[in-house]
Amino acid sequence: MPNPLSRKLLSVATLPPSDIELLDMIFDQRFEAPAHTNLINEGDAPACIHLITDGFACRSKGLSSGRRQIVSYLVPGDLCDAHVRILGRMDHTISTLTDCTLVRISQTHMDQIMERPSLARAMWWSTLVEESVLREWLVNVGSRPAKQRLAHLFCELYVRLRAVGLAQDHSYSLPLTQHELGETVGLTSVHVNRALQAMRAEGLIVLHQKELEILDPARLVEVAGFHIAYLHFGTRHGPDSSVGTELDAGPEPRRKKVP
Amino acid sequence: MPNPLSRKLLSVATLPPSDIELLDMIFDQRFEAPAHTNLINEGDAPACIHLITDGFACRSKGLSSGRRQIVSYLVPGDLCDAHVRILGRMDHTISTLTDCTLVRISQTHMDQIMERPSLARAMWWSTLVEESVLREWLVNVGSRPAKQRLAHLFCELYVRLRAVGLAQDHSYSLPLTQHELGETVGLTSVHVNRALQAMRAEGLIVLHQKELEILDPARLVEVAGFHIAYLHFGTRHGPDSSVGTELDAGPEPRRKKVP
DNA sequence: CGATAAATTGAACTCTATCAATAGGTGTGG
DNA sequence: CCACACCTATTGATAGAGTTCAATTTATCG
Repeated sequence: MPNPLSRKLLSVATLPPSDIELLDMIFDQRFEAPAHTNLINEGDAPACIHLITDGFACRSKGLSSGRRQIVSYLVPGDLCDAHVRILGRMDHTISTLTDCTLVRISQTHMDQIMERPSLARAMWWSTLVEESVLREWLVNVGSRPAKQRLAHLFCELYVRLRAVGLAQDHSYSLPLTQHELGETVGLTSVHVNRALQAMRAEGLIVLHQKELEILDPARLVEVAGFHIAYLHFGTRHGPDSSVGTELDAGPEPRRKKVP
Repeated sequence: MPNPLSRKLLSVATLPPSDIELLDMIFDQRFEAPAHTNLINEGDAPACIHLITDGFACRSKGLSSGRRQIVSYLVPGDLCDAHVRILGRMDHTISTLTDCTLVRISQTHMDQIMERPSLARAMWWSTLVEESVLREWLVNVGSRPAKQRLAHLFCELYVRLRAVGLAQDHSYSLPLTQHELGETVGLTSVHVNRALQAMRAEGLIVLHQKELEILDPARLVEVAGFHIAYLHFGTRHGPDSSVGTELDAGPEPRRKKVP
Protein backbone atom coordinates (compact mmCIF):
# COMPACT_ATOMS: atom_id res chain seq x y z
CA MET A 1 0.00 0.00 0.00
CA PRO A 2 1.84 3.09 -1.24
CA ASN A 3 1.67 6.37 0.60
CA PRO A 4 -0.89 8.81 -0.80
CA LEU A 5 1.65 11.25 -2.14
CA SER A 6 3.73 8.79 -4.11
CA ARG A 7 0.51 7.18 -5.27
CA LYS A 8 -0.62 10.49 -6.65
CA LEU A 9 2.68 11.42 -8.22
CA LEU A 10 3.12 7.99 -9.73
CA SER A 11 -0.22 8.30 -11.43
CA VAL A 12 1.31 10.96 -13.62
CA ALA A 13 5.06 10.48 -13.64
CA THR A 14 7.50 7.65 -13.61
CA LEU A 15 9.75 7.94 -10.61
CA PRO A 16 12.99 6.09 -9.94
CA PRO A 17 12.84 3.81 -6.88
CA SER A 18 15.22 6.08 -5.01
CA ASP A 19 12.72 8.91 -5.30
CA ILE A 20 9.93 6.77 -3.95
CA GLU A 21 12.13 5.81 -1.04
CA LEU A 22 12.73 9.45 -0.32
CA LEU A 23 9.01 10.09 -0.30
CA ASP A 24 8.56 7.29 2.20
CA MET A 25 11.35 8.54 4.42
CA ILE A 26 9.35 11.64 5.01
CA PHE A 27 6.50 9.71 6.47
CA ASP A 28 7.48 9.68 10.10
CA GLN A 29 6.39 12.89 11.77
CA ARG A 30 2.69 12.26 11.42
CA PHE A 31 0.14 13.95 13.64
CA GLU A 32 -3.58 14.41 13.97
CA ALA A 33 -5.69 17.54 13.79
CA PRO A 34 -9.35 17.65 14.79
CA ALA A 35 -12.01 18.97 12.47
CA HIS A 36 -12.28 22.74 12.02
CA THR A 37 -8.73 23.58 12.95
CA ASN A 38 -6.73 26.22 11.18
CA LEU A 39 -3.46 24.71 10.08
CA ILE A 40 -2.05 27.89 8.61
CA ASN A 41 -3.52 31.36 8.71
CA GLU A 42 -3.65 34.08 6.13
CA GLY A 43 -0.63 36.27 6.65
CA ASP A 44 1.55 33.58 8.20
CA ALA A 45 5.00 32.81 6.90
CA PRO A 46 4.96 29.09 7.59
CA ALA A 47 8.12 27.17 8.25
CA CYS A 48 7.05 23.75 7.13
CA ILE A 49 4.83 21.98 4.69
CA HIS A 50 1.89 19.69 5.37
CA LEU A 51 0.79 16.62 3.54
CA ILE A 52 -2.67 15.24 4.12
CA THR A 53 -2.79 11.53 4.75
CA ASP A 54 -6.35 11.18 5.85
CA GLY A 55 -9.37 13.47 6.00
CA PHE A 56 -10.54 16.57 4.18
CA ALA A 57 -9.09 20.05 4.48
CA CYS A 58 -9.55 23.23 2.51
CA ARG A 59 -8.08 26.53 1.53
CA SER A 60 -10.36 29.46 2.20
CA LYS A 61 -10.52 33.21 2.43
CA GLY A 62 -12.73 35.08 4.85
CA LEU A 63 -14.62 38.24 4.00
CA SER A 64 -15.49 41.09 6.29
CA SER A 65 -19.11 40.16 5.76
CA GLY A 66 -18.42 37.08 7.85
CA ARG A 67 -18.84 34.82 4.87
CA ARG A 68 -15.92 32.67 3.90
CA GLN A 69 -15.22 31.24 0.50
CA ILE A 70 -13.59 27.86 0.19
CA VAL A 71 -11.24 28.01 -2.77
CA SER A 72 -10.02 24.46 -2.86
CA TYR A 73 -10.27 21.09 -1.24
CA LEU A 74 -7.31 19.19 0.01
CA VAL A 75 -7.74 15.46 0.05
CA PRO A 76 -5.34 12.68 1.00
CA GLY A 77 -2.21 12.92 -1.10
CA ASP A 78 -2.43 16.69 -1.44
CA LEU A 79 0.36 18.91 -0.27
CA CYS A 80 -0.73 22.02 1.50
CA ASP A 81 1.99 24.34 0.39
CA ALA A 82 4.82 22.97 -1.55
CA HIS A 83 5.98 26.39 -2.63
CA VAL A 84 5.02 28.93 0.02
CA ARG A 85 8.62 29.82 0.40
CA ILE A 86 8.66 31.53 -2.93
CA LEU A 87 5.78 33.80 -2.02
CA GLY A 88 6.84 34.11 1.58
CA ARG A 89 3.45 34.76 3.05
CA MET A 90 0.13 32.93 2.98
CA ASP A 91 -2.64 34.74 1.18
CA HIS A 92 -5.27 32.34 2.45
CA THR A 93 -6.08 30.07 5.34
CA ILE A 94 -5.83 26.31 5.45
CA SER A 95 -8.25 24.52 7.75
CA THR A 96 -9.32 20.98 8.35
CA LEU A 97 -12.88 20.16 7.45
CA THR A 98 -12.86 16.79 9.18
CA ASP A 99 -10.49 15.09 11.57
CA CYS A 100 -7.27 14.76 9.62
CA THR A 101 -4.02 13.00 9.91
CA LEU A 102 -1.16 14.92 8.45
CA VAL A 103 2.53 14.68 7.89
CA ARG A 104 4.73 17.64 8.51
CA ILE A 105 7.55 17.97 6.04
CA SER A 106 10.47 20.09 7.09
CA GLN A 107 11.90 22.62 4.72
CA THR A 108 15.07 20.56 4.64
CA HIS A 109 13.20 17.53 3.43
CA MET A 110 11.35 19.64 0.94
CA ASP A 111 14.64 20.92 -0.42
CA GLN A 112 15.84 17.35 -0.79
CA ILE A 113 12.74 16.58 -2.78
CA MET A 114 13.15 19.56 -5.04
CA GLU A 115 16.71 18.54 -5.78
CA ARG A 116 15.50 15.41 -7.56
CA PRO A 117 14.52 16.50 -11.03
CA SER A 118 11.69 14.07 -11.53
CA LEU A 119 10.25 14.79 -8.10
CA ALA A 120 10.56 18.52 -8.55
CA ARG A 121 8.81 18.22 -11.85
CA ALA A 122 6.04 16.07 -10.40
CA MET A 123 5.64 18.58 -7.62
CA TRP A 124 5.28 21.46 -10.03
CA TRP A 125 2.90 19.40 -12.08
CA SER A 126 0.80 19.05 -8.99
CA THR A 127 0.64 22.76 -8.29
CA LEU A 128 -0.11 23.56 -11.91
CA VAL A 129 -2.98 21.13 -11.79
CA GLU A 130 -4.21 22.91 -8.70
CA GLU A 131 -4.21 26.10 -10.68
CA SER A 132 -6.17 24.45 -13.42
CA VAL A 133 -8.72 23.22 -10.92
CA LEU A 134 -8.98 26.73 -9.57
CA ARG A 135 -9.82 28.00 -13.03
CA GLU A 136 -12.52 25.42 -13.39
CA TRP A 137 -13.95 26.36 -10.00
CA LEU A 138 -14.07 29.95 -11.11
CA VAL A 139 -16.02 28.90 -14.17
CA ASN A 140 -18.27 26.81 -11.98
CA VAL A 141 -19.11 29.59 -9.59
CA GLY A 142 -19.12 32.30 -12.23
CA SER A 143 -21.24 30.74 -14.90
CA ARG A 144 -23.24 27.79 -13.72
CA PRO A 145 -26.56 27.62 -11.86
CA ALA A 146 -26.78 25.96 -8.47
CA LYS A 147 -27.56 22.42 -9.48
CA GLN A 148 -24.80 22.34 -12.06
CA ARG A 149 -22.28 23.72 -9.63
CA LEU A 150 -22.93 20.91 -7.22
CA ALA A 151 -23.03 18.33 -9.95
CA HIS A 152 -19.69 19.52 -11.22
CA LEU A 153 -18.14 19.45 -7.79
CA PHE A 154 -19.36 15.90 -7.25
CA CYS A 155 -17.87 14.76 -10.53
CA GLU A 156 -14.55 16.31 -9.75
CA LEU A 157 -14.42 14.81 -6.29
CA TYR A 158 -15.28 11.42 -7.61
CA VAL A 159 -12.38 11.48 -10.00
CA ARG A 160 -9.94 12.91 -7.50
CA LEU A 161 -10.91 10.55 -4.73
CA ARG A 162 -10.88 7.57 -6.98
CA ALA A 163 -7.33 8.41 -7.96
CA VAL A 164 -6.29 7.91 -4.35
CA GLY A 165 -8.48 4.90 -3.75
CA LEU A 166 -11.20 6.68 -1.80
CA ALA A 167 -14.08 6.17 -4.18
CA GLN A 168 -15.50 3.05 -5.73
CA ASP A 169 -18.68 2.15 -7.54
CA HIS A 170 -19.69 5.73 -8.11
CA SER A 171 -19.91 6.48 -4.49
CA TYR A 172 -17.70 7.98 -1.84
CA SER A 173 -17.67 9.47 1.59
CA LEU A 174 -18.30 13.20 1.51
CA PRO A 175 -17.99 14.32 5.12
CA LEU A 176 -19.08 17.91 4.56
CA THR A 177 -22.08 19.83 5.77
CA GLN A 178 -24.42 21.52 3.35
CA HIS A 179 -23.19 24.78 4.75
CA GLU A 180 -19.64 23.91 3.76
CA LEU A 181 -20.76 22.83 0.32
CA GLY A 182 -22.38 26.23 0.07
CA GLU A 183 -19.16 27.97 1.03
CA THR A 184 -17.51 26.01 -1.74
CA VAL A 185 -19.82 26.76 -4.62
CA GLY A 186 -20.97 30.19 -3.52
CA LEU A 187 -24.46 29.33 -2.35
CA THR A 188 -26.49 29.39 0.84
CA SER A 189 -26.89 26.17 2.77
CA VAL A 190 -30.62 26.53 2.29
CA HIS A 191 -30.23 26.68 -1.42
CA VAL A 192 -27.76 23.84 -1.44
CA ASN A 193 -30.33 21.81 0.40
CA ARG A 194 -33.02 22.48 -2.15
CA ALA A 195 -30.70 21.85 -5.06
CA LEU A 196 -29.65 18.53 -3.59
CA GLN A 197 -33.24 17.51 -3.16
CA ALA A 198 -33.96 18.40 -6.74
CA MET A 199 -31.02 16.31 -7.89
CA ARG A 200 -32.22 13.46 -5.78
CA ALA A 201 -35.71 13.80 -7.20
CA GLU A 202 -34.25 13.56 -10.69
CA GLY A 203 -32.45 10.38 -9.77
CA LEU A 204 -29.02 11.93 -10.21
CA ILE A 205 -27.46 11.44 -6.82
CA VAL A 206 -28.15 10.63 -3.22
CA LEU A 207 -26.27 12.35 -0.44
CA HIS A 208 -27.17 10.78 2.85
CA GLN A 209 -25.23 10.39 6.08
CA LYS A 210 -22.17 11.98 4.50
CA GLU A 211 -22.17 9.35 1.81
CA LEU A 212 -22.57 10.39 -1.79
CA GLU A 213 -23.86 7.98 -4.34
CA ILE A 214 -23.96 8.85 -7.99
CA LEU A 215 -27.07 7.17 -9.32
CA ASP A 216 -26.78 8.20 -12.94
CA PRO A 217 -23.15 8.97 -13.77
CA ALA A 218 -23.70 9.71 -17.43
CA ARG A 219 -26.45 12.16 -16.78
CA LEU A 220 -24.63 13.78 -13.88
CA VAL A 221 -21.64 14.41 -16.12
CA GLU A 222 -23.91 15.86 -18.74
CA VAL A 223 -25.80 18.10 -16.34
CA ALA A 224 -22.53 19.30 -14.86
CA GLY A 225 -20.85 19.89 -18.18
CA PHE A 226 -17.94 18.02 -16.67
CA HIS A 227 -14.86 17.58 -18.84
CA ILE A 228 -12.14 15.70 -17.14
CA ALA A 229 -9.30 17.25 -19.11
CA TYR A 230 -8.67 20.04 -16.63
CA LEU A 231 -7.53 17.52 -14.03
CA HIS A 232 -4.66 16.59 -16.34
CA PHE A 233 -4.59 12.95 -15.44
CA GLY A 234 -2.09 10.88 -17.30
CA THR A 235 -1.03 13.80 -19.42
CA ARG A 236 2.41 13.60 -20.91
CA HIS A 237 4.23 11.36 -18.48
CA GLY A 238 2.60 8.16 -17.40
CA PRO A 239 1.26 5.38 -19.54
CA ASP A 240 -1.61 4.77 -17.10
CA SER A 241 -4.23 7.31 -17.97
CA SER A 242 -7.18 5.09 -17.33
CA VAL A 243 -8.22 6.69 -14.10
CA GLY A 244 -11.60 8.32 -14.34
CA THR A 245 -11.70 7.92 -18.07
CA GLU A 246 -15.22 6.75 -17.74
CA LEU A 247 -16.42 9.99 -16.16
CA ASP A 248 -16.34 12.56 -18.90
CA ALA A 249 -18.62 14.24 -21.37
CA GLY A 250 -16.98 14.16 -24.78
CA PRO A 251 -15.44 17.28 -26.29
CA GLU A 252 -17.07 20.64 -25.71
CA PRO A 253 -18.95 21.80 -28.79
CA ARG A 254 -17.01 24.61 -30.42
CA ARG A 255 -18.31 28.06 -29.73
CA LYS A 256 -18.91 30.57 -32.43
CA LYS A 257 -15.47 31.23 -33.77
CA VAL A 258 -13.86 34.57 -33.13
CA PRO A 259 -12.83 36.12 -36.47
CA MET B 1 12.82 52.14 -20.71
CA PRO B 2 12.97 48.56 -19.52
CA ASN B 3 10.95 45.85 -21.15
CA PRO B 4 7.69 44.99 -19.39
CA LEU B 5 8.81 41.56 -18.29
CA SER B 6 12.02 42.60 -16.61
CA ARG B 7 10.20 45.57 -15.15
CA LYS B 8 7.73 43.23 -13.57
CA LEU B 9 10.27 40.73 -12.34
CA LEU B 10 12.52 43.44 -10.99
CA SER B 11 9.69 44.77 -8.92
CA VAL B 12 9.92 41.65 -6.83
CA ALA B 13 13.38 40.19 -7.23
CA THR B 14 16.89 41.43 -7.61
CA LEU B 15 18.35 40.12 -10.83
CA PRO B 16 21.98 40.11 -11.91
CA PRO B 17 22.67 42.24 -15.01
CA SER B 18 23.37 39.15 -17.07
CA ASP B 19 19.85 37.95 -16.40
CA ILE B 20 18.37 41.22 -17.51
CA GLU B 21 20.42 41.05 -20.67
CA LEU B 22 19.02 37.62 -21.33
CA LEU B 23 15.51 38.93 -20.94
CA ASP B 24 16.25 41.65 -23.46
CA MET B 25 17.77 39.22 -25.94
CA ILE B 26 14.44 37.56 -26.20
CA PHE B 27 12.79 40.68 -27.39
CA ASP B 28 13.22 40.31 -31.12
CA GLN B 29 10.48 38.15 -32.55
CA ARG B 30 7.67 40.56 -31.84
CA PHE B 31 4.38 40.46 -33.69
CA GLU B 32 0.90 41.93 -33.62
CA ALA B 33 -2.43 40.28 -33.09
CA PRO B 34 -5.75 42.03 -33.70
CA ALA B 35 -8.43 42.16 -31.04
CA HIS B 36 -10.47 39.02 -30.46
CA THR B 37 -7.95 36.53 -31.76
CA ASN B 38 -7.37 33.21 -30.13
CA LEU B 39 -3.66 32.85 -29.46
CA ILE B 40 -3.88 29.36 -28.04
CA ASN B 41 -6.86 27.08 -27.87
CA GLU B 42 -8.06 24.74 -25.21
CA GLY B 43 -6.60 21.33 -26.00
CA ASP B 44 -3.57 22.62 -27.85
CA ALA B 45 -0.07 21.52 -26.98
CA PRO B 46 1.67 24.78 -27.79
CA ALA B 47 5.27 24.89 -28.86
CA CYS B 48 6.16 28.35 -27.70
CA ILE B 49 5.42 30.92 -25.07
CA HIS B 50 3.96 34.38 -25.50
CA LEU B 51 4.73 37.54 -23.65
CA ILE B 52 2.41 40.49 -23.90
CA THR B 53 4.07 43.77 -24.65
CA ASP B 54 1.06 45.89 -25.34
CA GLY B 55 -2.70 45.41 -25.08
CA PHE B 56 -5.04 43.27 -23.05
CA ALA B 57 -5.56 39.54 -23.40
CA CYS B 58 -7.31 36.96 -21.29
CA ARG B 59 -7.59 33.34 -20.38
CA SER B 60 -11.07 31.95 -20.70
CA LYS B 61 -13.09 28.79 -20.79
CA GLY B 62 -16.19 28.33 -22.91
CA LEU B 63 -19.30 26.52 -21.76
CA SER B 64 -21.73 24.56 -23.85
CA SER B 65 -24.34 27.15 -22.94
CA GLY B 66 -22.43 29.53 -25.18
CA ARG B 67 -21.32 31.61 -22.25
CA ARG B 68 -17.63 31.99 -21.67
CA GLN B 69 -15.95 32.78 -18.42
CA ILE B 70 -12.83 34.88 -18.40
CA VAL B 71 -10.56 33.49 -15.73
CA SER B 72 -7.73 35.97 -15.86
CA TYR B 73 -6.45 39.04 -17.55
CA LEU B 74 -3.09 39.25 -19.20
CA VAL B 75 -1.61 42.71 -19.30
CA PRO B 76 1.75 43.93 -20.58
CA GLY B 77 4.55 42.10 -18.85
CA ASP B 78 2.51 38.95 -18.34
CA LEU B 79 3.68 35.66 -19.76
CA CYS B 80 0.99 33.55 -21.30
CA ASP B 81 2.28 30.16 -20.44
CA ALA B 82 5.61 29.87 -18.86
CA HIS B 83 5.04 26.28 -17.81
CA VAL B 84 2.65 24.66 -20.24
CA ARG B 85 5.28 22.09 -21.00
CA ILE B 86 4.81 20.49 -17.63
CA LEU B 87 1.10 19.99 -18.16
CA GLY B 88 1.46 19.31 -21.85
CA ARG B 89 -1.94 20.50 -22.92
CA MET B 90 -3.88 23.73 -22.54
CA ASP B 91 -6.95 23.49 -20.39
CA HIS B 92 -8.17 26.92 -21.42
CA THR B 93 -8.06 29.38 -24.28
CA ILE B 94 -5.98 32.52 -24.53
CA SER B 95 -7.42 35.34 -26.61
CA THR B 96 -6.65 38.96 -27.20
CA LEU B 97 -9.21 41.43 -25.95
CA THR B 98 -7.71 44.38 -27.77
CA ASP B 99 -5.08 44.74 -30.45
CA CYS B 100 -1.95 43.35 -28.89
CA THR B 101 1.70 43.26 -29.59
CA LEU B 102 3.37 40.13 -28.38
CA VAL B 103 6.72 38.46 -28.22
CA ARG B 104 7.06 34.82 -29.00
CA ILE B 105 9.59 33.05 -26.85
CA SER B 106 10.92 29.77 -28.13
CA GLN B 107 11.15 26.80 -25.86
CA THR B 108 14.92 27.00 -26.20
CA HIS B 109 14.96 30.52 -24.87
CA MET B 110 12.60 29.54 -22.12
CA ASP B 111 14.92 26.74 -21.14
CA GLN B 112 17.77 29.22 -20.99
CA ILE B 113 15.73 31.38 -18.68
CA MET B 114 14.86 28.53 -16.39
CA GLU B 115 18.51 27.61 -16.10
CA ARG B 116 19.23 30.85 -14.29
CA PRO B 117 18.24 30.31 -10.69
CA SER B 118 17.07 33.80 -9.94
CA LEU B 119 15.10 34.04 -13.17
CA ALA B 120 13.55 30.65 -12.63
CA ARG B 121 12.55 31.69 -9.19
CA ALA B 122 11.10 34.97 -10.38
CA MET B 123 9.20 33.08 -13.03
CA TRP B 124 7.74 30.71 -10.52
CA TRP B 125 6.92 33.61 -8.27
CA SER B 126 4.97 35.06 -11.12
CA THR B 127 2.90 31.95 -11.68
CA LEU B 128 2.25 31.52 -7.98
CA VAL B 129 0.97 35.07 -7.86
CA GLU B 130 -1.29 34.23 -10.75
CA GLU B 131 -2.66 31.41 -8.70
CA SER B 132 -3.24 33.75 -5.80
CA VAL B 133 -5.10 36.15 -8.04
CA LEU B 134 -7.20 33.27 -9.24
CA ARG B 135 -8.18 32.49 -5.67
CA GLU B 136 -9.17 36.07 -5.11
CA TRP B 137 -11.26 36.07 -8.27
CA LEU B 138 -13.02 32.97 -7.06
CA VAL B 139 -13.84 34.77 -3.82
CA ASN B 140 -14.97 37.76 -5.82
CA VAL B 141 -17.35 35.85 -8.01
CA GLY B 142 -18.41 33.43 -5.31
CA SER B 143 -19.16 35.77 -2.47
CA ARG B 144 -19.56 39.36 -3.51
CA PRO B 145 -22.52 41.21 -5.01
CA ALA B 146 -22.26 42.86 -8.39
CA LYS B 147 -21.04 46.29 -7.41
CA GLN B 148 -18.35 44.92 -5.15
CA ARG B 149 -17.14 42.53 -7.82
CA LEU B 150 -16.57 45.35 -10.22
CA ALA B 151 -15.07 47.56 -7.56
CA HIS B 152 -12.64 44.83 -6.65
CA LEU B 153 -11.67 44.21 -10.22
CA PHE B 154 -11.01 47.91 -10.75
CA CYS B 155 -8.78 48.07 -7.68
CA GLU B 156 -6.78 45.08 -8.79
CA LEU B 157 -6.32 46.40 -12.27
CA TYR B 158 -5.22 49.75 -10.98
CA VAL B 159 -2.49 48.18 -8.91
CA ARG B 160 -1.39 45.80 -11.62
CA LEU B 161 -1.35 48.40 -14.34
CA ARG B 162 0.42 50.90 -12.21
CA ALA B 163 3.15 48.36 -11.60
CA VAL B 164 3.90 48.38 -15.30
CA GLY B 165 3.43 52.10 -15.76
CA LEU B 166 0.01 51.98 -17.36
CA ALA B 167 -1.95 53.80 -14.69
CA GLN B 168 -1.45 57.16 -13.10
CA ASP B 169 -3.56 59.46 -10.98
CA HIS B 170 -6.12 56.86 -10.20
CA SER B 171 -7.09 56.42 -13.75
CA TYR B 172 -6.24 54.08 -16.57
CA SER B 173 -7.34 52.89 -19.94
CA LEU B 174 -9.72 49.97 -19.68
CA PRO B 175 -10.43 48.94 -23.26
CA LEU B 176 -13.10 46.36 -22.47
CA THR B 177 -16.77 46.24 -23.28
CA GLN B 178 -19.33 45.87 -20.55
CA HIS B 179 -20.07 42.46 -21.96
CA GLU B 180 -16.47 41.43 -21.39
CA LEU B 181 -16.51 42.83 -17.89
CA GLY B 182 -19.56 40.68 -17.34
CA GLU B 183 -17.77 37.60 -18.61
CA THR B 184 -15.07 38.37 -16.11
CA VAL B 185 -17.10 38.80 -12.97
CA GLY B 186 -19.93 36.45 -13.82
CA LEU B 187 -22.65 38.96 -14.64
CA THR B 188 -24.77 40.02 -17.57
CA SER B 189 -23.72 43.05 -19.55
CA VAL B 190 -27.04 44.60 -18.65
CA HIS B 191 -26.37 44.17 -15.00
CA VAL B 192 -22.82 45.41 -15.35
CA ASN B 193 -24.22 48.50 -16.95
CA ARG B 194 -26.58 49.19 -14.09
CA ALA B 195 -23.96 48.50 -11.47
CA LEU B 196 -21.56 50.89 -13.18
CA GLN B 197 -24.19 53.57 -13.23
CA ALA B 198 -24.85 53.08 -9.55
CA MET B 199 -21.13 53.39 -8.81
CA ARG B 200 -21.00 56.51 -10.87
CA ALA B 201 -24.01 57.93 -9.05
CA GLU B 202 -22.24 57.29 -5.77
CA GLY B 203 -19.20 59.15 -6.97
CA LEU B 204 -17.00 56.08 -6.88
CA ILE B 205 -15.78 55.83 -10.43
CA VAL B 206 -16.40 56.95 -13.97
CA LEU B 207 -15.95 54.62 -16.88
CA HIS B 208 -16.31 56.50 -20.10
CA GLN B 209 -14.84 55.92 -23.54
CA LYS B 210 -12.80 53.01 -22.26
CA GLU B 211 -11.18 55.22 -19.66
CA LEU B 212 -11.64 54.43 -16.01
CA GLU B 213 -11.26 57.10 -13.40
CA ILE B 214 -11.36 56.29 -9.73
CA LEU B 215 -13.04 59.26 -8.12
CA ASP B 216 -12.89 58.13 -4.54
CA PRO B 217 -10.08 55.62 -4.06
CA ALA B 218 -10.52 55.15 -0.35
CA ARG B 219 -14.17 54.40 -0.61
CA LEU B 220 -13.73 52.19 -3.66
CA VAL B 221 -11.24 50.08 -1.74
CA GLU B 222 -13.62 49.89 1.18
CA VAL B 223 -16.62 48.96 -0.93
CA ALA B 224 -14.56 46.33 -2.72
CA GLY B 225 -13.06 44.89 0.41
CA PHE B 226 -9.78 45.09 -1.46
CA HIS B 227 -6.69 43.88 0.35
CA ILE B 228 -3.59 44.19 -1.70
CA ALA B 229 -1.70 41.37 0.00
CA TYR B 230 -2.83 38.73 -2.46
CA LEU B 231 -0.88 40.40 -5.25
CA HIS B 232 2.31 39.69 -3.31
CA PHE B 233 4.10 42.84 -4.32
CA GLY B 234 7.47 43.33 -2.78
CA THR B 235 7.16 40.21 -0.73
CA ARG B 236 10.39 38.65 0.38
CA HIS B 237 12.80 39.72 -2.34
CA GLY B 238 12.88 43.32 -3.38
CA PRO B 239 13.30 46.39 -1.23
CA ASP B 240 10.88 48.37 -3.37
CA SER B 241 7.45 47.45 -2.11
CA SER B 242 5.96 50.88 -2.45
CA VAL B 243 3.87 50.13 -5.46
CA GLY B 244 0.18 50.41 -4.77
CA THR B 245 0.74 50.72 -1.06
CA GLU B 246 -1.74 53.49 -1.05
CA LEU B 247 -4.54 51.32 -2.40
CA ASP B 248 -5.45 48.96 0.39
CA ALA B 249 -7.99 48.57 3.15
CA GLY B 250 -6.21 47.76 6.41
CA PRO B 251 -6.18 44.22 7.79
CA GLU B 252 -9.28 42.13 7.51
CA PRO B 253 -11.13 41.96 10.82
CA ARG B 254 -10.68 38.50 12.31
CA ARG B 255 -13.59 36.20 11.86
CA LYS B 256 -15.03 34.20 14.66
CA LYS B 257 -12.24 31.86 15.58
CA VAL B 258 -12.63 28.18 14.84
CA PRO B 259 -12.10 26.25 18.09
C1' DC C 1 -31.50 11.15 27.48
C1' DG C 2 -30.61 15.79 26.74
C1' DA C 3 -27.94 19.13 24.20
C1' DT C 4 -26.16 20.77 20.14
C1' DA C 5 -25.41 20.82 15.25
C1' DA C 6 -27.35 19.78 10.77
C1' DA C 7 -31.04 19.30 7.63
C1' DT C 8 -35.52 20.70 6.10
C1' DT C 9 -39.47 23.64 5.16
C1' DG C 10 -42.20 27.88 4.01
C1' DA C 11 -42.83 32.68 2.97
C1' DA C 12 -41.24 37.08 1.74
C1' DC C 13 -37.86 39.55 -0.35
C1' DT C 14 -33.55 40.89 -3.37
C1' DC C 15 -30.60 40.45 -6.74
C1' DT C 16 -29.66 39.21 -11.29
C1' DA C 17 -31.20 37.51 -15.77
C1' DT C 18 -33.99 37.85 -19.82
C1' DC C 19 -36.33 40.08 -23.43
C1' DA C 20 -37.02 43.76 -26.20
C1' DA C 21 -36.59 48.13 -27.74
C1' DT C 22 -34.01 52.61 -28.17
C1' DA C 23 -30.08 55.53 -28.40
C1' DG C 24 -25.19 56.42 -29.15
C1' DG C 25 -20.80 55.64 -31.52
C1' DT C 26 -17.73 54.18 -34.94
C1' DG C 27 -16.27 52.97 -39.26
C1' DT C 28 -16.96 52.24 -44.18
C1' DG C 29 -18.26 53.09 -48.81
C1' DG C 30 -20.22 56.18 -51.86
C1' DC D 1 -19.47 64.61 -45.84
C1' DC D 2 -23.43 61.78 -45.45
C1' DA D 3 -25.78 57.42 -45.05
C1' DC D 4 -25.84 52.92 -43.73
C1' DA D 5 -24.37 49.00 -40.95
C1' DC D 6 -22.92 47.28 -36.90
C1' DC D 7 -21.51 47.14 -32.36
C1' DT D 8 -21.98 48.97 -27.73
C1' DA D 9 -24.46 51.25 -24.21
C1' DT D 10 -28.77 52.28 -22.05
C1' DT D 11 -33.52 51.73 -20.47
C1' DG D 12 -37.88 49.47 -18.99
C1' DA D 13 -40.65 45.67 -17.84
C1' DT D 14 -40.95 41.03 -16.37
C1' DA D 15 -39.44 36.60 -14.79
C1' DG D 16 -36.34 33.62 -12.22
C1' DA D 17 -32.82 32.28 -9.25
C1' DG D 18 -31.03 32.57 -4.90
C1' DT D 19 -31.22 34.76 -0.16
C1' DT D 20 -33.00 35.78 4.29
C1' DC D 21 -35.54 34.89 8.28
C1' DA D 22 -37.67 31.91 11.22
C1' DA D 23 -39.51 27.79 12.65
C1' DT D 24 -39.42 22.74 12.75
C1' DT D 25 -37.60 18.31 12.33
C1' DT D 26 -33.87 15.13 12.19
C1' DA D 27 -29.30 13.56 13.29
C1' DT D 28 -25.28 13.21 16.26
C1' DC D 29 -22.68 12.86 20.28
C1' DG D 30 -21.39 12.80 25.04
